[in-house]
Amino acid sequence: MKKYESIYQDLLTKIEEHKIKAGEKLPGEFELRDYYNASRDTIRKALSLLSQNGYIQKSQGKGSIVLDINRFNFPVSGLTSFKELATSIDRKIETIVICCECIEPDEEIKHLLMLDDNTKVWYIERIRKFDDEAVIFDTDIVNADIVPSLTKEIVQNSLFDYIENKLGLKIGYAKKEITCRPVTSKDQKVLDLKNYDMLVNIASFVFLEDTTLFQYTISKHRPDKFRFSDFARRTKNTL
Amino acid sequence: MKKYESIYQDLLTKIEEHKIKAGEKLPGEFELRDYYNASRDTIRKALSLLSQNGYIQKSQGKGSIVLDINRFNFPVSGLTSFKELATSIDRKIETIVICCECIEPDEEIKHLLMLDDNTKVWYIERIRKFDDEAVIFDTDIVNADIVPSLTKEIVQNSLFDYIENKLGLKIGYAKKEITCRPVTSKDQKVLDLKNYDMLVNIASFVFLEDTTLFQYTISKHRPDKFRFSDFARRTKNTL
DNA sequence: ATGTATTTGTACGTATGTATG
DNA sequence: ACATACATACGTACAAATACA
Repeated sequence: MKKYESIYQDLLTKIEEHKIKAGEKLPGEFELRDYYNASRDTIRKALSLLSQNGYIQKSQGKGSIVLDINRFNFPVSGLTSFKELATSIDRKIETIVICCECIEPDEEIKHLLMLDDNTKVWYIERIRKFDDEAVIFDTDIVNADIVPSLTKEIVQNSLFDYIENKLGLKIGYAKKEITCRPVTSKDQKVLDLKNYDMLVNIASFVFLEDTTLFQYTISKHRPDKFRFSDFARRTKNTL
Repeated sequence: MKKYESIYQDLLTKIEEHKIKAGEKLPGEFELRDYYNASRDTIRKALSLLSQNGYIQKSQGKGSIVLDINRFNFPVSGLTSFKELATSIDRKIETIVICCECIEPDEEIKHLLMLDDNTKVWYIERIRKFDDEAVIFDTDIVNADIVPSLTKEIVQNSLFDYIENKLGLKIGYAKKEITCRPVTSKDQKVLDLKNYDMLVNIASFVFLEDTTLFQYTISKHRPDKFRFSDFARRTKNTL
């Protein structure tokens, strides 16, 4: 592990175990440098990570203050897959794969994923059940040139895990858009909708580190089960 | 302006004016160092900002590639006020202040803002109109010990602007949560709701740089007018 | 109100590690 | 094996904001 990462981890553990309490000041950068036998630069990288992830607030001339993490439960933000998210919740969770097939894309998909004429795509539909209620409907379109083979078992488990750890591809970034949409007849068929007539619609384009677009996902959530938490700094300059 | 900021700005301008096109590589860090007469560290800070804000993708051993900004319209994410957001949209926009008064907080608010017994709060209700339709309903609760005086004119304009530029307070960060809620009779009274029976509910706690909580805001959006865009990196380590 | 010490921020330099092609 | 490019780590000096005597 990188040195600044291990220092980050160590400080994070101390914060999470309340060895350093919320509201208290961290030791200064020079003090930490001596404590960890590191350079100030390395310390600053560790503090920068803590700041970015909402664990501390730095301010010039004063020092770094530990923030209260538990005041609200924390970021589901960022680029996490359903599998990663699921482990952090203490509910009964189940994934049902409706379909997973390699097809010829229609014009709309071809345009969205910027595909040429002989590229196929994986078309994946999955239902997420929380406590035996079908509340999330995910549709993934994956470029089959980049992910050549998929099985029900793989998408049943975790698509991201397979892409990163089995195929060795590096996922770089994603652009997401959250909106609301009226339910369709398809939604009605696969989800337990109660009387809701709208769904929260999360559309994402996922890119590899080399900037190739390889996946488009639509995740539809029943409104009462949707929650998005975010931590935002006023100035993003946590350099 | 800081040197790394001016380099960031210069590169950003070149990207936005397509002097460097999407998909192209930026010059290497050493080349940029010579070009800008800076140190490599300074260049890396500038590139780091570009990366954080979704303008480039760095990758070790390869270089930095310019991303396509215009492919989808860009982050409304982060900590921006309505006023700041409004200027970036080309619609007719109007703010109507329903009320702005200094009151004794009830128990719930006292608890949310962690107030002691003799602290008052500003209670502000505002309606946002897009193209003459009332589609957003904002309620702000502001600690009156921190913001002692407010007027209709101030909140009509921009609350954040007043707090930062007139009072000289430094806003540090915010925690937000987006959920969906059924409409209330109050919502029905102040908004043009058509037939919608749900609203998108954005609750935020806003903190100063010294970590004091000073504002709680609920922003309710009519579902068809709600849109949240996000840019997320797989690994946030843009150090 | 002033100066001094403290703390974080910026800038520069150098060396070495790691991934890519 | 080699060159290239970014990543990590060490160091120094000074600037800017803050706290306090």
